Amino acid sequence: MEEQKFSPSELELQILKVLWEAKAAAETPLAVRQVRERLSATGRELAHTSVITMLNIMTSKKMLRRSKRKNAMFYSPIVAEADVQRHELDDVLQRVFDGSHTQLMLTLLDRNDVSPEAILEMRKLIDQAKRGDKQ
Amino acid sequence: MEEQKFSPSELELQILKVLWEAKAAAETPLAVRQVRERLSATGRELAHTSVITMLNIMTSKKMLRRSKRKNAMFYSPIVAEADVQRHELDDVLQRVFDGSHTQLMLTLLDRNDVSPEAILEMRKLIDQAKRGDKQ
DNA sequence: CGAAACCTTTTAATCGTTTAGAAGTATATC
DNA sequence: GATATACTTCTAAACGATTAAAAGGTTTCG
Repeated sequence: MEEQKFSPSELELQILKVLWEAKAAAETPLAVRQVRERLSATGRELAHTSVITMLNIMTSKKMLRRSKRKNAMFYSPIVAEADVQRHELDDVLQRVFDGSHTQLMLTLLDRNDVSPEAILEMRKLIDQAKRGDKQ
Repeated sequence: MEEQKFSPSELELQILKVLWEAKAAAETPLAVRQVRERLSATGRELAHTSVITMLNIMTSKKMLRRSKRKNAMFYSPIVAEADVQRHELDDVLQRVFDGSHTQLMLTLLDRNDVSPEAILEMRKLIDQAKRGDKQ
């Protein structure tokens, strides 16, 4: 049990989000206590030991890096948010849409909550893609 | 345990795909034997009883309709493929992309396997969405 | 120092998904 | 009618994800 870094379970994803945000704010690594508090802030109430268990499991799966500061353990993410997003989207694309980008796209647009601004933004993205821009 | 028709597990989705295809070819309902053969054709080898178990579970979850023909049971899908696609995409959109349509879109385009044809097709879809067309 | 606070590892229970054997019932066949 | 065939229900094992209690080690501080 040592690979596939990009398929976090639901709780694992929530924990990764906490750590990604912390990292963006240059606060990583985080202590268990901090992770627990931030999960709690998103509505996920867990016992301290449950958080530890998850963090250690994620560490053994190579999603996180674990380090010792004083007597406590600290954790920071190894996998990048963009990689997980790419992997998850790809998963849905294959599993649910049989690899059809346009069918996925169509389903995305066929919603009543896509704002006109978002649509304009998407169009811009499309045009860039057409030109072959890759930042 | 009686609701949420739109979150099939992995195996449930594979079975739904078999039944959706059969339905498109006006072959539904299917017998267990047929479902089993078609799953096998996609690489999923299961014992006959395993298929029965899954089909019955899916029936109790209201994903399928079960009927009796002679002495055997036949199954057909209740949930529509488009509904599952919508639900699954929505799930990823919220869980992974925090509801950002454009971020999802960007990730979709930022792949090396999106053909120019698909991009043109997407652009067409966007333009239609902008005009507010809903078929 | 000894108690309180804080942190960890170990162990395990629970739950959903997947898998299938055992046993039972009906149908077909010799 | 007995046997093979086909199909079902019942029961449960195995596995991953989640949850947390129990037990034990450090640090802090009055």
